[in-house]
Amino acid sequence: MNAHQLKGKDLLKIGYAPGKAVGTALALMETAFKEISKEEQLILLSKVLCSPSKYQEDELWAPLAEALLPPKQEVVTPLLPGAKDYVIYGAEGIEAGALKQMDVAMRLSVTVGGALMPDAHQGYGLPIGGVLATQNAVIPYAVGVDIGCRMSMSLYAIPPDILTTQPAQLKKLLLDNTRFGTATFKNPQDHAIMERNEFADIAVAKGLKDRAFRQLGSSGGGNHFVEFGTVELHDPENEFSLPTGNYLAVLSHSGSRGLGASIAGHYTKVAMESCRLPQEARHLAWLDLNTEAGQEYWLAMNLAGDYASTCHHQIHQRLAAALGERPLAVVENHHNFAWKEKDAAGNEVIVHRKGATPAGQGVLGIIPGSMATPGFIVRGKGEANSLNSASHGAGRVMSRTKAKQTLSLPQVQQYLLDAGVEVIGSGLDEAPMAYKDIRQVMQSQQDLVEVVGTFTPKLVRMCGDEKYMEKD
DNA sequence: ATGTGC
Repeated sequence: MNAHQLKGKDLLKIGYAPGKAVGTALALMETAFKEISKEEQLILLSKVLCSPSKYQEDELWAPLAEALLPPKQEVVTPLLPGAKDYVIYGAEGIEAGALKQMDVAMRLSVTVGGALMPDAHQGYGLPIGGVLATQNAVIPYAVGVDIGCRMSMSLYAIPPDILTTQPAQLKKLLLDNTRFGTATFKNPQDHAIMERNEFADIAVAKGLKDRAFRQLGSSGGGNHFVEFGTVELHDPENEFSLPTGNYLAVLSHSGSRGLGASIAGHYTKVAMESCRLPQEARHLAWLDLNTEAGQEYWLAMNLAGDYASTCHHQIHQRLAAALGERPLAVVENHHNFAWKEKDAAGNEVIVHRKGATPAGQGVLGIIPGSMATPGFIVRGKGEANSLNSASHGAGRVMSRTKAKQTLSLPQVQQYLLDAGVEVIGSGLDEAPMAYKDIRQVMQSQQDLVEVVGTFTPKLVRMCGDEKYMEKD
């Protein structure tokens, strides 16, 4: 327009390289800095040229900064042409989508082994019920969104007929001492977990600490539950040194609440930015354990796991106090986690279990059925083909959506009545009919675990609509 | 799974 108009040539003089940045800079000056002098414009532009990374987050300057910075590495790490071998337990009951996802996971360059449990179904990245061993890499989505999600069971010396003689009292205990959905305890019980260094040392965890404290001891939603039932101990050689017979039991299933979910979300994003994979594998992006991000995730994952465990301990402590008893025995296990373990050759591998129960030789775990079917205290057999794992439940036979569409409330209520189970909260999507037959699932994993005791649920609490419940 | 949403 006039002699004072900034030209591309002026930019080349101050060191701009011919290319996209020049055009971006000129357009920016034209739209946002029209009124200042050419000299002033050049001063601004040379500042951005000197340190573009400083302007990456700036709303106005970001496009220019991006154009000046070296192009992001978009190198895609290819998948192996064929999937490594893995054993599928209960293959006849596993949906195609889960198998397909497992096949993709078995083609990652970092994968050294895997197995699919009989309750497997499609998830994000690795299927639920998938076990994956990698070399020096951790995959946030192979751990799962609910990091450290776990089972915990307490056995009591109380005669289990209390379930039929005092159902109202037990129901009150559950309502008073557990919190579901968005409800939390008005005065959360403080715990040493909140003093962990990770909350101070890891930037992401720091921002999650306050909410984590508010949610301490709560159960969340989805398939999480706290329930009373009966355990029949079958094995006279049980690890609890208890006589065989029937015991009152409390069983809880929940995870790391918003803490783990946010950690999972954050590090998955970090992984997907640094580890580009073909479209069908993108959610399996990993973090190298030798990198800062990898080590940070490992620490954050362990924090979330310990937090999940603390929540269970508080749930069980509250109920124990309300019952006025101390438990005779406690069994507990994570099923969404990654561990450093040794493979058959003695090499250290990272074993991801996403909805799979650790089942090393002699390791105790809990595999529940559904709200109205039996669950099992199991002892691992240490089967190498399953990577020392077993299922974490019965697995769905119906998606949540399908369950809500096809099941009716009276139908589910009748089923529960017949089973002698009372349920507080929950929705049709958690109905027993939405789950596989747990007996069949247990049959498929006879090589993986042996049954120590059988749990029969009686009074179940799950997430309903208890936003109104805030009392302590 | 999730302050159930960029």
